[in-house]
Amino acid sequence: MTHKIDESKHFMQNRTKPNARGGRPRKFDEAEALGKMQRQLWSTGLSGVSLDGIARSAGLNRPSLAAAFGDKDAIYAKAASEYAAMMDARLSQALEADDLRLALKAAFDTAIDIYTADGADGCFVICTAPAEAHTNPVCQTILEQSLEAIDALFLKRLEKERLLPGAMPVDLASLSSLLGSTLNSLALRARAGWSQTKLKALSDGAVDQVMTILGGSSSSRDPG
Amino acid sequence: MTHKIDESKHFMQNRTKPNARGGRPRKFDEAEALGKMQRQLWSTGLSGVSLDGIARSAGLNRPSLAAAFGDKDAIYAKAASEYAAMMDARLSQALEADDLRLALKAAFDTAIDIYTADGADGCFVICTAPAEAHTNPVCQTILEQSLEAIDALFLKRLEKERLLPGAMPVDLASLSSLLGSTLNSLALRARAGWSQTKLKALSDGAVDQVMTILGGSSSSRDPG
DNA sequence: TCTATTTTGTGCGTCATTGTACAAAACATA
DNA sequence: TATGTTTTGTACAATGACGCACAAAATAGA
Repeated sequence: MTHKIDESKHFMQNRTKPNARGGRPRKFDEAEALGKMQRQLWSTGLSGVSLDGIARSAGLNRPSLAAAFGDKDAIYAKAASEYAAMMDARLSQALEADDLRLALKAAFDTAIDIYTADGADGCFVICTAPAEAHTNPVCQTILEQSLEAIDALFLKRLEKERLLPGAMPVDLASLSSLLGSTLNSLALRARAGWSQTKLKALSDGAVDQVMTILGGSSSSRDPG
Repeated sequence: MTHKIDESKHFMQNRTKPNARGGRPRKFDEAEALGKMQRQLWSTGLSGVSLDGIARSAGLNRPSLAAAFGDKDAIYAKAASEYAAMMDARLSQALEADDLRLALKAAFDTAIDIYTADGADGCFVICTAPAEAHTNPVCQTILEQSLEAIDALFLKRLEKERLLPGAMPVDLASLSSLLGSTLNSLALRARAGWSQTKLKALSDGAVDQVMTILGGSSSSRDPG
């Protein structure tokens, strides 16, 4: 819930009124089509594919796509919004574990699974929005909000620890940013082709370091 | 020196032979033109600008640009290569300081200065290459090499500490990745519009955490 | 069956982008 | 001055991307 992007913008509105009263039925499922377009945009970026290409990837022709979803910006905004909500839900769930170390590892494992599924596209937002953030307000907005949301997600989880007995007076905001930065970087490294193994090694290392700072089990000692 | 991209590719070659024997002199300085094109690509990304736009930004017309630098991929490759070499030099120099904390802070401050100069474009590579990494081999290559190079830069510096008396047996590779990830994330956050102040707060926190792990001065305690 | 409504798919016109050809211009050398 | 060489800038052609118009198709309701 923390990073829903504003859907009140002009570019978000649907032009069609499905199931009003009568009319020819659609030959496509809206959610399924959006999913396919999301995958396409995820892989190529916003400027890397034309409306023709997006329409082909979704299995419908351009006029139908325009009528149902609007122009390219609107499609990207919908796809990005859906992605952000999905990530928020998955990460929040993973972070619910009682044991902090397990919670953090679960969150990173979840992210890595998403970043490396179906090829290795990394994070939809982190890997496609920055390039056009200065020329496209949609990209700018989704990037800002996602970066903030990730840090906030970790901070919220870390603050549960502050209530526990024996907690150290550590700068949790700084630690949250460190964890958020690690997640951001995992997205980039996945896009660059890193294996799941390497990505998990990196995130495990980061979790170990953070646990060390939080005053504890020193599994961050040099293995070799 | 660690992340020079391969210039032997076909798309890297110049088509012209300046100053061979005679011929009309150029009206532009090659390095200066490349710098202007680099700024343009940095801001808009590769697909975010046309060859016309690049030519205008460099102050020369499209045929001259094509003759001197090749197509858009070749121009991007040159700009990215030059950027990577510049970053490598600046960061290496900053990391030369004897005191580790000061060296790390200097490196991050240098990066932040670059990331926030002339607008707030973040890192040329981190912010423009990922989007097209899967559709453009040039972007794929420069992204891979830059990510590796940044980690390597930090690792090289950290390993100097291992030689000092009283050094802890910490996993330096993991710490290097943590520092590299922080730098990657700073690039993204700068692109998203974060102020120098916020960026420096984040990097200072990361440095403090790392110094804490390396066994020492605990300035990472919660200020509030 | 008839009407209203909505989607579908083809097709057209326009504009942007790219590559390249060509003549003129500006230089070095003999 | 004459020749060869290289860059410049205009121009043209081919392709791609985009928006929209339009008729046909497919439904609900009267």
